[in-house]
Amino acid sequence: MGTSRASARSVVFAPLDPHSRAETVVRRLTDAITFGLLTDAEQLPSETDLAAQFGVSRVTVREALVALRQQNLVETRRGRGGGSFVRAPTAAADRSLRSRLSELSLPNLRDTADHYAAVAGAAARLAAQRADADDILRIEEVDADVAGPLHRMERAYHLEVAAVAQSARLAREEIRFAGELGTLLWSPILQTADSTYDPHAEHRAITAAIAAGDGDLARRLTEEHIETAVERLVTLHLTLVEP
Amino acid sequence: MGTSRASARSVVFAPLDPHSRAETVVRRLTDAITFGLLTDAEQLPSETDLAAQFGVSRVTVREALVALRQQNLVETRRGRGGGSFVRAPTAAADRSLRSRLSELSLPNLRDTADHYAAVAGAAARLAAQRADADDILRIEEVDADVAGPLHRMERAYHLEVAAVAQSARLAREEIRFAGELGTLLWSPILQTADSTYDPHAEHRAITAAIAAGDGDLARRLTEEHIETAVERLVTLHLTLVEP
DNA sequence: GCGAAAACGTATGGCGTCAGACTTTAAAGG
DNA sequence: CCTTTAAAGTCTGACGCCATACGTTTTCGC
Repeated sequence: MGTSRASARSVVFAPLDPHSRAETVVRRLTDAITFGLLTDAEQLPSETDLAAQFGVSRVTVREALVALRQQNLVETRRGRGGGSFVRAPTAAADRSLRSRLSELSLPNLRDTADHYAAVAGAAARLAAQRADADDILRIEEVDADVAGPLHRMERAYHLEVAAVAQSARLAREEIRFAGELGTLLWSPILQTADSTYDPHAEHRAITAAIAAGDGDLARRLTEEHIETAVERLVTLHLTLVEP
Repeated sequence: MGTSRASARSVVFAPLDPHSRAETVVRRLTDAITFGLLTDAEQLPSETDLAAQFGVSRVTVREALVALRQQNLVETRRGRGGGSFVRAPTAAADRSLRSRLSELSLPNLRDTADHYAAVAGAAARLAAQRADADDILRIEEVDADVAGPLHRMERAYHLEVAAVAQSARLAREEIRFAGELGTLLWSPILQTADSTYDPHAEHRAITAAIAAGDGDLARRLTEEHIETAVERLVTLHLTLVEP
């Protein structure tokens, strides 16, 4: 029993998140830009709006924008009609993703992924129990969206499922994971590595299970879906750390 | 697609964690004490050690300890051999259980329970995949422990499973739930209502599934275990609100 | 043109958090 | 009994983050 007490203790006294709020905002925006969610030349919300949405002060938002300007990810113009505009050099984005990935420890990556799979799987299971016809249509619509890049659809799909599950807590968790890991997990730099990657087929299977009310199947498929994505990430991580 | 874009954006620009570092430390320690992980009269690490382990300054730890003293959760002595000692007010806590329960809304209770079942179930499944013989022995030991009150054993059992799953994040979630709901969920006031309540039998079944490496079964049993506990809570809630 | 409006830019005072040095208390050990 | 020692308690200067102003730049609408 001594060991279990020790490990339980190490959980209680584990270090707090060491990132400052400004750093977190930088990461969120960098994620959104490199993810392609904010596209080239697009205008960000005003500093005041960003501050309100992030729940931080304008000073902190400005500090984050300074960092983004230094990394050439945004350009800022003054005056009426001014603001910060995305300048997405895809090469730099790719570089930033790779550096973030190599900074993550492998155990940490797997732990986060386990947690993510637990939440996404539970959301899929609940969605199967609670979805009505309209919900199914909305989910299919998101998956069928071919307007944007593939990885954007990936994240939107999982968010939609979480919304259908009607669990405020699980939805909140999904949102947290999307910020923490989603950018890496569904990143385009992974998709070249494996030609068998077919998210639409996997999503259709999950959606079908949800529509059929088969919660256990929907969960299993979702977990496998995430697991294979994690394996791709781990492979890339290994090639980065030990080339 | 408008909807999916909107929800994706809301993820990027979602509010940051609003808690101060001191508040987070207070929550961690409160959870650990109400969980029973830090038992009555037990000594916490020194302020310096706590600061190092949490990765915060001593000032912040001290601020957290002030809050804990005000809530009568710890008592602090000065000088050599001094420090902060747990003061678990078990009697007072039990008296307030019913009022806490009737203040909880039913949807909120079910939502929290869904989340809890997702986490505990995932932990059981991972434990089945990762446990070795020693781990099984440790889990059995916890369940066999008849020294303390039943609800402490319950919480210790599920935490032990999470520890065996080797997931720091899931274990931390378990502790959070135990603080939030565990006191109610495994409370002795529920056990008189239903004579068929036999946690040891249910635990033995879960442990056997983990030992057999049957993750899906371990998860299903864990989910049912929690679900039945929740049903007892809901029943009691109804009798309290509409007697 | 020219004022109003909308954005970024700048400044101030206050609070939370930090590292570090120092003081006080009280037990342990010679 | 008295020194040592380990702990809580106190103080200081610096930095991050906050709200709230006020200033500056640019464009829009009249």
